[in-house]
Amino acid sequence: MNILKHISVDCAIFGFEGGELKLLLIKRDDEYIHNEWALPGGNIREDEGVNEAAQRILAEMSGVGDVYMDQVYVFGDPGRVKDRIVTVAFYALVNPAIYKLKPNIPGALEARWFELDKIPDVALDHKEIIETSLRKLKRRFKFEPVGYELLPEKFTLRDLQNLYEKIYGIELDNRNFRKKILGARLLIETDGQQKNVSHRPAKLYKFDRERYNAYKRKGINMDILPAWYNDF
Amino acid sequence: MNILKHISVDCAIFGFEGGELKLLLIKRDDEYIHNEWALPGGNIREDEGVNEAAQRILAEMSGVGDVYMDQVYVFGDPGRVKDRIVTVAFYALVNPAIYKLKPNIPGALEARWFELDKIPDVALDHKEIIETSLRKLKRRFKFEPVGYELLPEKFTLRDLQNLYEKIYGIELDNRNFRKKILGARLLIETDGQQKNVSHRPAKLYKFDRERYNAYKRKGINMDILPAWYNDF
DNA sequence: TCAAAAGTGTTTGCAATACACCCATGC
DNA sequence: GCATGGGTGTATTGCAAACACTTTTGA
Repeated sequence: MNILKHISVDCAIFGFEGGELKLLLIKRDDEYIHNEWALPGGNIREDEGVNEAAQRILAEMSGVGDVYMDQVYVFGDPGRVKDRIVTVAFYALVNPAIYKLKPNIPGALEARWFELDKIPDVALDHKEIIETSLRKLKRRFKFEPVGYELLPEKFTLRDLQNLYEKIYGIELDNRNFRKKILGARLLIETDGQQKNVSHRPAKLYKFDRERYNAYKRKGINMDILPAWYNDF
Repeated sequence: MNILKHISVDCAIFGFEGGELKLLLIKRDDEYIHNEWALPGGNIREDEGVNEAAQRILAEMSGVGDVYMDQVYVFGDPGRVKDRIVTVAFYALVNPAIYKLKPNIPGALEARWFELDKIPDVALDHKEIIETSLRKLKRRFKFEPVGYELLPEKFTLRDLQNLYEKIYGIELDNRNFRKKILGARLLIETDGQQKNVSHRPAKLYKFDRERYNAYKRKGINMDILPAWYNDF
């Protein structure tokens, strides 16, 4: 199957593991990138959509599909790559515990999760793509509760709070945080508990996807519009 | 100069005129569209960036460049057009009074501003592109004061309120609206007044672009994050 | 019994909302 | 003088923010 010349997709894949927000990078060695860390990416086939191409590429590396992905931006200046290539950037949210890296990815020497403040130099304009993706991720989290994409099925409120704190690099008041999260009624209390912790074990929660879907379009209170206006 | 095969740009151009929010459509007759209303669009040249291509195409129709434009989304499913073409959609905000339509645009039989609730059937998947663009426009206005792109240099507070009301299709309380707008200190009172109105003439204001640029990254109050967090 | 994190309520202040009347002008 | 939209102020209320102690468990 032919590919579309002059277009590619690149994916900023975020994961949350060990209390840290991480980004997946690949050490690539191909026509454009020589033994450098870079975002996973690739070409679009003639018979697949742009979004599907991104899903496929992610699946080829992690072995799993149906992942939360979102378009970030199109980078298309001439000169961004040796040949003239316009790339559509995506970001994806995955739980690294589930989405294990595949070994022996063709064209990739190595794959690794990097903590956000330890990202090495990357190829081409991928630094800019990463920064733009992170900005978009922050915005997303500001306006929509997507945290569960990054967490295991069951998690504690502290896990969720840590996630927010890592994404924004700030500390949150845990009373207010719990009030808001529980007040949104997006979590379902399970009968599980933390195990093997040397302190009071936390309750485990899971996301209420149904209620989440209802919330999806809610939007947030703004200066100009009345808060009840949610038609987005 | 060669063009990039398999990629195009399409522009949803919004204007505000006569108290109505309008969209510019072109009656196109070319390889893909036969005598149908459609968004202005075209190919990307090898030596120009994607964003520049969008600016150029807009300039070719209106004769004016340096317009507020923003990427909306990439539409790239196979089958959206006869051949395999991925299109990058943009929206632009222009003041129709300034950006006059050019006659005799190559490949375009006619160009016209349509009120949003009177948009005719459009070619290909342009209906979807228009809807997505409008959604993005609404979001933009919710979080950033870009109204002045659509208004003349000097305007009344009522003009601005009308603009918001048209975009969202709701009515706003004028006392609260004025309080917020003036409170944001984004407007500079000029010494001009409305003329020839058979009622108390309104003061004319202009935007304070400098202060606006400072506000640009402010972001809005959110549920999870403290309101003072603005690092976007 | 100590360490460590989980869990919990109240007060305060600000900002969004709702609401109604006088003002300036043209005709 | 009247019709028309411009322009203004206040009271209420709900929510975000700040804040500290008790509870539960493992070691």
